Amino acid sequence: MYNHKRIEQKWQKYWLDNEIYKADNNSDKEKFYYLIEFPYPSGAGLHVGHVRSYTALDAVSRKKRMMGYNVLFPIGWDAFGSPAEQYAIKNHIHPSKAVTENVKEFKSQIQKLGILFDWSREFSTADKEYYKWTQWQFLKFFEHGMAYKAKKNINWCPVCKVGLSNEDSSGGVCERCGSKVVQKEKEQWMLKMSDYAEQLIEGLDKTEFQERTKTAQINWIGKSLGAEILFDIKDTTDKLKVFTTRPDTLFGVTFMVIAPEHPLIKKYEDKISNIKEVKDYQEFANSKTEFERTNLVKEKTGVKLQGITAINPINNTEIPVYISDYVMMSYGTGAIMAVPAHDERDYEFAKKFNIPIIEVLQQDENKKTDGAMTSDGLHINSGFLNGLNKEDAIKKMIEYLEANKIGNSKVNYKLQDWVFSRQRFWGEPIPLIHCDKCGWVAVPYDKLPVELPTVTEYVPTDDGESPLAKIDSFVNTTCPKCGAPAKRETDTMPNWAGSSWYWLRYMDPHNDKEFVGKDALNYWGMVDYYNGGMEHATRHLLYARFWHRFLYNIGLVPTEEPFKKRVSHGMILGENGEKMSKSKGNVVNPDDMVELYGADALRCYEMFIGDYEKEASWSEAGLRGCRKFLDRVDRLQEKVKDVNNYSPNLEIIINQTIKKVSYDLDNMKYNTAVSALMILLNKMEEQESITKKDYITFLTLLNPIAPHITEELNSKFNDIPICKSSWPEYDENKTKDKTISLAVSVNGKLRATIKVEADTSEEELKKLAFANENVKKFTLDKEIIKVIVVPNKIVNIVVK
RNA sequence: GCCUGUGUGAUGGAAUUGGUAGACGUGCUGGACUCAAAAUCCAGUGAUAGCAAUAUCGUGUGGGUCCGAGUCCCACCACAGGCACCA
Repeated sequence: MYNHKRIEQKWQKYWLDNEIYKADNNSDKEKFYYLIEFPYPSGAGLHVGHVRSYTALDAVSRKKRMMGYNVLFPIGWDAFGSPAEQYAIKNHIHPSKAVTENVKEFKSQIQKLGILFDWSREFSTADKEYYKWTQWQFLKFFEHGMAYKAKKNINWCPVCKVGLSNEDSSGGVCERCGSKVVQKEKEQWMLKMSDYAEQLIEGLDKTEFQERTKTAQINWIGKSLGAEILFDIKDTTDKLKVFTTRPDTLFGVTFMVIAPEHPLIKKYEDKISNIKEVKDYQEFANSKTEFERTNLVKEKTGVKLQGITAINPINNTEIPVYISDYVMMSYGTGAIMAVPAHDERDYEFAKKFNIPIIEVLQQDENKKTDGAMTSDGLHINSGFLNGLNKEDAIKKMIEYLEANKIGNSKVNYKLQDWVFSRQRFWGEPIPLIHCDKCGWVAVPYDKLPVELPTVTEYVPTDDGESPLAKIDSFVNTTCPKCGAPAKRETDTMPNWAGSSWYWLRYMDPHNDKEFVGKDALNYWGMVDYYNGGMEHATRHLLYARFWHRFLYNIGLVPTEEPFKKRVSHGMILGENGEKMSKSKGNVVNPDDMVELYGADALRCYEMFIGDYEKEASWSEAGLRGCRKFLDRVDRLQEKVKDVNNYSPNLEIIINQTIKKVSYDLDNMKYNTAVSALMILLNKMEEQESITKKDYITFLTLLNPIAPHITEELNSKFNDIPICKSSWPEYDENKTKDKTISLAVSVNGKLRATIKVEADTSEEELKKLAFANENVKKFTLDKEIIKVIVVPNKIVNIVVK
């Protein structure tokens, strides 16, 4: 057993002293940019899940460096956020203090693992040198009309008197105090992300994300093709506009539904005879939280608008209008035409309110006895559409609508604008000032950053404003335009803001003139590999792509998309197969594992644990197995003879292993890379002796995964450390075995395996196959129909 | 409900993309070394039958294509993740 503590300390110091980790901004070499999602420095410290992804990218960046690339592999800290804020309120300290302590702990844990992040580029999103530029970029959005203020409902805990994120209010209950969350209307800053829906879909073509990531994003954006149709409102000059994906069913409309918040109600208050009932319903709908509205209540509710009647433009039929919360103001036009015969929701509503149902599509054979028929079918009761299928009927209807100016084709997206305000203090202040005369005015660029005050007492307000609103010295200022007294915006940016451009800052982290220098942007270009959790496949990744695309559109960055490849590591579960959590008592602390088995063994195990992209259960026995493997590598040094060639016995398998490990590391197949090295080790142990070159090559191949012990062993035979030498190359001609075990099957069933020389002719293989005793048993008195020969693989004899 | 994945020994997982299923690791069994244990080393380990050679079965289930299917096609079942009254 080697002493891992001594060896690991020694080499970690060597790498730091020699700045092996450093990326160079003025290099002639080809660049490669690896990125991990920067961690939130929580008090809980590093998780074995962090170790998995950090090791994976550390391994490939070590390999790429040996291959002569200028590798950028940076880290920073996503330091704003509510846990640090809670902690600060409770303990009356400034959150930056808690963050600093946690960062120190994280950093030391990471360094003990031998991960070579470029520490010269480290920063935190809460550094004012960084958030200055976050604010600067926000002002670019503001300047280009991409930021606006709007009333939005937020989740509100009436007991804690605080706005909650959807995550903190899941189940309709406040995560902290358990009381019922209600909706509260607040003015919020919004970014016009919905304008970018199409660009965010198209941009995916320029990336190499996995299919599952792409589809998650496409679903989230939710593009749908359809039409807008105008319905006259009887006895008025107004029209009611609806969006539908099935304009072909217009002849089947028997009622309409508008969202409870639809402006039409306010406008025709006087015409609506049951206005009291309507208003009660509006209030009822508004009191529901997002959770109740989407998850609990499936039974349709609603109220008919007495006195309001719409006219179907296709046949001038009078149509009743209802309000119901199954129609959302935020999607489409906030109004629908209901076709109960062919839409499940409309059907339920019609049943409940006894509304007639008109079928306009022929039923297929397997029609349901109860419910709407939503599949395709030939049109009936539909005038000029009769006999057409769905596709043709939609086309024809849209032509008709456009010709008669009662509608048009239309694309809609589910993607909404980004609510960019938080009523919190531990975030980037939004750099805007409100002046009674001039309205919202940007803080001048040369006055950035708008710094967070350094007080340590934060008093929550009663009305849901940010605690910053109580700090007069922060709030009161003068208007940059007219000089009159004015007030600062007290909302801060969401946690997603700082993480929406951090990969750009890594390219040029100390620039105090620009958010990133042009040369750095052009040199580093796109992130080549971006590793992160599947849980960020929609939100963070969409925000980041949106932000970057905006910067591109206004000419600040050279690429449309920020990330070329996205890879996601699977979660590491506890030994019992459940998610690690304190309450389940199955949390594994990486520090303990490093202490007991060493960083190399931990790294090696986490790479070997299974398919990198899939989740895997922790097994300490498996970790011990990897330590055993490294101990065997250590013991192998006793067999080394001072020879500078490969052993003849090992030459082929070494060439095969170089090829395999190179391919596997490039393709994130770490588990099979480790396995290939184990196979090679087994082979080497069988030998009487091995050569120096055999051993050094083996150590170099293992080095990206287990860097410390391999450097130590290498140093006994080689003056050049592995981190300064180059990645081994293989000779394709020497990767082919000389003898092959050939499978012989009869009617597809394996009957024998025979040893043959590589590239034996087909004729010869046939002969050898038929000569085998066991094969004879199955072929002798049978009729041979045909013989299939796949050279170097298999001979299959078909008999009758 | 829709979308995306995944189902392989006791167990984590391999399988060069249609060509010898179970590599490699863990666990287990037996043996060597030891007074004994640990560590280490050697052998075995999908199921059934057989002393054995070998045979039959076997990659969630049922069908299909093919000389040949874990891999391709159809139907279904289970689990995981994402979206969800989105018109």
